[in-house]
Amino acid sequence: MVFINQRVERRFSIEIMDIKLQPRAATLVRAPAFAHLTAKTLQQLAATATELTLKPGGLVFARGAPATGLYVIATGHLVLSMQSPQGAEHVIELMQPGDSFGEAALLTGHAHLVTAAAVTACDLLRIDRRSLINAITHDREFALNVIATLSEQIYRQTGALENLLFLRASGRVARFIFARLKLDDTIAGHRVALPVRKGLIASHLNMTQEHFSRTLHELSTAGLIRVDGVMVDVIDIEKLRDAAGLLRISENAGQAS
Amino acid sequence: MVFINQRVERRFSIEIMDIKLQPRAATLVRAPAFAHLTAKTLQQLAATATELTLKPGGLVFARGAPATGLYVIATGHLVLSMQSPQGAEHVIELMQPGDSFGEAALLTGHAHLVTAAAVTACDLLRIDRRSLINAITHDREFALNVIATLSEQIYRQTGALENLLFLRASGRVARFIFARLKLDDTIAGHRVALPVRKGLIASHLNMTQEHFSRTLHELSTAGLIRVDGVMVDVIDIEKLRDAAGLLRISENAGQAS
DNA sequence: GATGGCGTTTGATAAATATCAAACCAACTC
DNA sequence: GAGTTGGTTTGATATTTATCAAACGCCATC
Repeated sequence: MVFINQRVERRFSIEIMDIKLQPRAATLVRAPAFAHLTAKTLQQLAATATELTLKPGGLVFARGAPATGLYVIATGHLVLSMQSPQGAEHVIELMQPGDSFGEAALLTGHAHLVTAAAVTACDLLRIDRRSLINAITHDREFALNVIATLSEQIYRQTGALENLLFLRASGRVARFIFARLKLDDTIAGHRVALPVRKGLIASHLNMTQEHFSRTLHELSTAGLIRVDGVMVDVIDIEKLRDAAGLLRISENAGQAS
Repeated sequence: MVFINQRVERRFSIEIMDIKLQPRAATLVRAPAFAHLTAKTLQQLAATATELTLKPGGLVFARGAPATGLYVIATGHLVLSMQSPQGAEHVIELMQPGDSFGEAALLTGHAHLVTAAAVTACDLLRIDRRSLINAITHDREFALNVIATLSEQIYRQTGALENLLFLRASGRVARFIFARLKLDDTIAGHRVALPVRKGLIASHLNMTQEHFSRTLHELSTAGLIRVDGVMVDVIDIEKLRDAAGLLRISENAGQAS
């Protein structure tokens, strides 16, 4: 946890300069949907945006709630999750600063399918429907931008499906670590910090917390990684890539217990 | 198979009148993305569209191919699928007349993630990138329309995730049948025709053909449905809804074998 | 009417994953 | 420092699903 906070702190401070200039706009440009906007559109959107601060566990919206806005994360971690009637909770997405969410429900006018909740303390920006539609209809470039972002989201979502469909637990875990590797190059070497508590990650990877724990252990004894609390060191990146690719690590490595 | 063909035939003949007037435009309006367009935009798009005829098994595009167009199905069934390096094939989506596909890759400029192949003989309409972008930039209404359609797709895709995450095999099968029920009300009562061969459906529901077969049998002996070849009669729609909801039918019904 | 191919079903078995229960551990509180 | 709490690990076991192999059935073709 200590490490995570350090990392967030550092990132944040880097951008302090921008934030000083135009705090909200600076948050917006970090989101792909708003990345390449003209200064004018950006300022307009930033002006109509409202700020939102959440405590850990705080709710942005719950499943079934009518969609009223689009959210961009300034700081903190959130999860989008669904829960079954039995109460089982599944994390659909882990979200970081710069990520945006709520677009799909907002633009279709449907109720939210997922629940958005803060894991850590969060600062969000909220853009309401009218401002968004207004920007879309008045800025041709922005419209294309939104279309690109939505398409990108579909594309990524389809890619994510691949994980669930083709990979078994060890592969999903390997791929998760691998994906983090690229993001986390701020930390020297091949060291990755798990962004939230393991139970949530397990849920995101569609397995139980126990199974996640065992799989992590399995990857350790196979020599691919070393785990120490929330820190994961990648020992053999090639093997990890293979495992993430599609190789069954059980074929060439000792099993747990 | 006989029944499916009859059904397609019938649908088709109903629309013969429109098709006589503006064959391509008539195909387009059946796709949600183009549903509420002005006649002008519609005609322009239809004019630039090219027609495509496929034999069963024919390929529209393969995974990895650069995206060059958006496709709308006039007649026939297609599947979007992915295959793992091991050769295992997973059906991502079963597609019918009126469905469109290829948007996401086209609009992001990425290579296709999925392979699109005809299951039956198919007629498609293809709209190239330039025409599409052109229509988007020149018709504000159309841009909003595309945004809505993409959002809708994200929304549906998220909903589909729910199936994979929360439901076990019997639930997924039940839900599949249930979903078909609404579409197939052309056939009297609660009778549903499986749209393609069972192996493909099994793959779409992320299970083996064998398991699908057993699950169908299980639902039969539990009195929820009756299966006869490609026809499925829903006997107890309430129980089916429960099973599709989240109930484990193994709790209150005899097991197979 | 036999032959062959494809899709489907059935059976036996193995593998992957979940569940339940308990121990563990580190951080925090009193 | 003892106790508590929430998250994690470990172990034993059950359930779900896949795999492999064979039989089956339906059509189409010869």
